[in-house]
Amino acid sequence: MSEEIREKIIEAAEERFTHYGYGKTTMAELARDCDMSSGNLYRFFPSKLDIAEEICRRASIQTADALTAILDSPGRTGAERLKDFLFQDLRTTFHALEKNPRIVEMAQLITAERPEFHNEGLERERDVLAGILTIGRDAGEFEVPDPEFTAEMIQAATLKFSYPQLFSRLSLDKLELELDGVYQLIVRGLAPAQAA
Amino acid sequence: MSEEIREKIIEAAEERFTHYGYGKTTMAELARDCDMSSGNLYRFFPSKLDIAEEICRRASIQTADALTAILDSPGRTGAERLKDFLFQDLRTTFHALEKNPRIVEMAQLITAERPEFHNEGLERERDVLAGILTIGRDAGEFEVPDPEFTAEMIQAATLKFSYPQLFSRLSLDKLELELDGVYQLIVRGLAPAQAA
DNA sequence: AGACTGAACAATCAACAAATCGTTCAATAT
DNA sequence: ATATTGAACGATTTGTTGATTGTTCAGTCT
Repeated sequence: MSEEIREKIIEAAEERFTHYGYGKTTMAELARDCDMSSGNLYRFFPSKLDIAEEICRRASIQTADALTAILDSPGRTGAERLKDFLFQDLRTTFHALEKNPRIVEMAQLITAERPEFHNEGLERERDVLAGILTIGRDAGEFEVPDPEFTAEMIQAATLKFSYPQLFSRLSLDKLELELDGVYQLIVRGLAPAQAA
Repeated sequence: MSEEIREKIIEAAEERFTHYGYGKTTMAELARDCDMSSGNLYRFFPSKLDIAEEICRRASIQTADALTAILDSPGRTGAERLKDFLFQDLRTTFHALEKNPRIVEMAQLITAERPEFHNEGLERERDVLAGILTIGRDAGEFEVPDPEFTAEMIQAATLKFSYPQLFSRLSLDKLELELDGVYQLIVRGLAPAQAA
């Protein structure tokens, strides 16, 4: 089936991209891995970059899925969930980029050539974030008229921690210290204003 | 006097760097502009990059000085000053980078080669920011135990707007809209907690 | 002595050639 | 018909050479 072949291509590409890097792997190699000709690859993906984009998309979806668990965890306040979200996101991407520098190469390439892709990933996470805000609002903990908008602002304010190694050269420890400060600033701003 | 010659070199370099770019100007050209030999330049600056760094440092100081005026403007609340600070900073750097793309080249080079330089500039602005927070605290408007620390957190939260064209591809309008949202998030968090 | 030069050196850049690679598509196989 | 191939093509990369440039320093000038 066509879908299985796509899967096989993705697997081969993921192996080579993370091991040797995007630039060093050729379409001919991927084709050989999948026992086909290089030209045939183009029946499954429009270009080499689209293969990389699909790999990154899956990683992004996986990250967002893992974050979704925060919505369902029982007995946590909105503030705690927000903190979980921010720190889990930071740690996940930090370790991913630290473990394999090849991913940085791919991330930079795709955000340069496919500006929409980055927004797509942000939107996925923003939905979870808006869900957390809504939970907090329903519990009377947050005063958030427009969760989607506020989620977007929180993302803007935490840009520095979304691609840690791209926007700064700080260690994870220092980043966590800063993120905690920013988190506290934000969470205080979400609290309801006192009654007049 | 030695200081005047340094000045002359800076002027010549500023002219050529902004007009033709850092990469396209040679030390020999700068020397000719100053009626000296290329070797003699090294009695005044350790390297070509240090000349660029000094030019950028002066621009940074000028920006910070302009921001300092916000501290002295009478009849403004702390929140208004904070907003002035953030928006003035965004607009100044946005227009500077937009007017002359050569500056982007220099900024990228220096932040890559001289990581400490960026911190130096942040620190200059942070002092003004901490001053604003202190004003707000003294007026009972903000609850800020440690203005220097909170200033650092605000800088982390507004990184996206400090080098607009480097961290995103958004128009000034869209950036201002986002900055306003982030500002409101922050300023609500600075308000004193209600009495128990 | 200190200020300054300009030839010398190493590092970087520019330009060109060759090779490689992504992509297409007419031809072939199923 | 549909799936697949692999040669062909243009674009990109690599490799190489020569020129240019940043930097140093022995020597000159004041």
